[in-house]
Amino acid sequence: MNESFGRSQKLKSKKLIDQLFAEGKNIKSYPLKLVYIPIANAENAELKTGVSVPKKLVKTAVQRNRIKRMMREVFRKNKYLVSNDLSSSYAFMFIHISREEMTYEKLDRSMKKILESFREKI
RNA sequence: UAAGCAGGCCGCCUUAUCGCUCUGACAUUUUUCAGGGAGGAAAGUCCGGACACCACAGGGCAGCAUAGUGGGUAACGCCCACCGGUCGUGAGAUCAGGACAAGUGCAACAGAAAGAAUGUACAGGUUAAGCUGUAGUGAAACCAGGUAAACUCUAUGCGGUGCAAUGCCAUGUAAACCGGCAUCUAAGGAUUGCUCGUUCGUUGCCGGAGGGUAGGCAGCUAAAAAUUAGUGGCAACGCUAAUUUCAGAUAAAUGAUAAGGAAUCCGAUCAAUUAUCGGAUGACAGAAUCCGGCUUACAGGCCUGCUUUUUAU
Repeated sequence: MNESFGRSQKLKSKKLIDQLFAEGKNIKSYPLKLVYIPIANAENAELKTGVSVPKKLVKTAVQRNRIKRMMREVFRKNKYLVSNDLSSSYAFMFIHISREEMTYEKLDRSMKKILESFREKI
């Protein structure tokens, strides 16, 4: 099982991100929220994923960095839930919607829930 | 030993598995291997530079900063030494520490009065007069009074914008740029606070080429570099030699999990030091062009020098 999370799988394009926030659909499972959108003309079926922590909720850069790292780690461990039987490309953005830093277990549970419900929708 | 003063340092460690980023090698698609990968403040963005672009024809005014003397430095509002004031028994701490003999302003309480004002009492004195002296209030009463983190003056320095600077490539095309021709003579633009002065000038056509867009590359990390030794200097710091190469991301790389060890605290066992067992804790905080400082935040720990009073040796 491929658990890597390299550059090609990350969400980099600013245009795509703007479009994502403008038109994307939500799935919520506290303390995480997923915004996603299908990518129109992609060659391979793949996921472009980013993580985000609002500055309003978490003040210091150290805490934001740590939360983002944990979110990436949790996604990396669980992405097999959706990536194996993917028909087209999607852009993902995970947003941390809590004021406090969560434990690894909580984030893990929340991530699994989100990915399963995403799988049911498509 | 106690209380205290000054300065410096560290900022948990090791291993395994999975993963991120940069560089190099094989390869040139994937994969694999080797090596590097946050801080003392990376922070606040408060000073000073390097570097880049814009403007350069200069003068005047305004504005801002600094303020004992000497030194250090690329430079500074930083640092060091000395002198002086204030505080402390002391080690030491602290000070915008130039000028009130240019002008203007301000001064609680007391006092007649804090500056064109002369009251009261006594003495002197006169044609006359606060004209002279003393008393009284106050820190200060004509004395070249005090006060400049009061205006001000003096001396010195200061062009502006900042790596989202700037250059190149790609995409791509309208209003902005340059040259030529015709036309117009007034508004306006530039000179990056203002002004004098200087300078450019409107519209149409043709040609060249440029502007905007965080897409990519360069700028981008080898330097006022670090370590060690010697040497000059009271010191800040300089010089010489040897060795080393030590982050370069861009929705933004250093993480996650597990095990073990060290430190501190709490509880239990023990008469007690020690020891054993169990549990908890690890701060402030994340490079974004790069340096030198300043300021602010910081769990816990270590080291060095010195002071004071008493005790012990």
